Amino acid sequence: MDDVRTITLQRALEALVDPVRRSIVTRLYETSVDLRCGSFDLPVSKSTATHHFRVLREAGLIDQYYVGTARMNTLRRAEIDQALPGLLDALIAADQRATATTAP
Amino acid sequence: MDDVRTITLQRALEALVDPVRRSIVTRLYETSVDLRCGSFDLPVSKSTATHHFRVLREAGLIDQYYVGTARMNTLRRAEIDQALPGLLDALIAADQRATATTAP
DNA sequence: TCGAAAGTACGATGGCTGTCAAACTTTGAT
DNA sequence: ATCAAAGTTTGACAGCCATCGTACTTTCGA
Repeated sequence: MDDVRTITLQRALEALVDPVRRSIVTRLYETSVDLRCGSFDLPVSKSTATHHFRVLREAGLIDQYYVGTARMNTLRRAEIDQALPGLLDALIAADQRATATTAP
Repeated sequence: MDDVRTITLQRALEALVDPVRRSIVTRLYETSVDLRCGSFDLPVSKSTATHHFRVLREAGLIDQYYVGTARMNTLRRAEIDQALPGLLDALIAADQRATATTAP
């Protein structure tokens, strides 16, 4: 497991159905910059956060690499768009609107 | 619960992450015609099928109505497109390609 | 060198959900 | 009138998954 080459719809949806993971992807999408795991301010414990990042990585949606003790996260935007054209954009847009109305 | 008016991203994703339910939606999308529950040839029992149709209805993705003993299903395409622009099209396209390569 | 910071690993656990069988209802055809 | 067909309802169950705490590793700074 960890086959980052093949992004499948099923695994992408399983990853993106979770609100925490979706917030990670949305944030990466918005900033267009690699971000440390710790910079996400997630409403879960560190171990749970690690779990979420792993699921995203195994779904092929992000890449990860270390900088010191910090683990950086990259959204694999081009690969996602190639495997699932239009899906990420639509999903992010919907998520942004949902989040905007939920958390003022 | 059954609030078909409000289509939310979260509930839509929860509904569409299941392959059986996604196949239902894809079929409705392809045929552009209302279809009986029984016409879907799903790989699950009747009671499970009922469950899946209910989840789709409660997520606001389909409408249902009776014709005799047959229960007809309508894809709420316009409403979905309004609530989640572009999402359904991208998802269906990806699902069709995935299904095409999976089931020859 | 020592300690704090950043994550990871590992169980354990609770809740959700997809699944089924069986019994039931309703409708239409014979 | 009867019977089959189409779904629903209910209850039960198994598996998965998000979650946590704790212990651990590694790295950097003081």
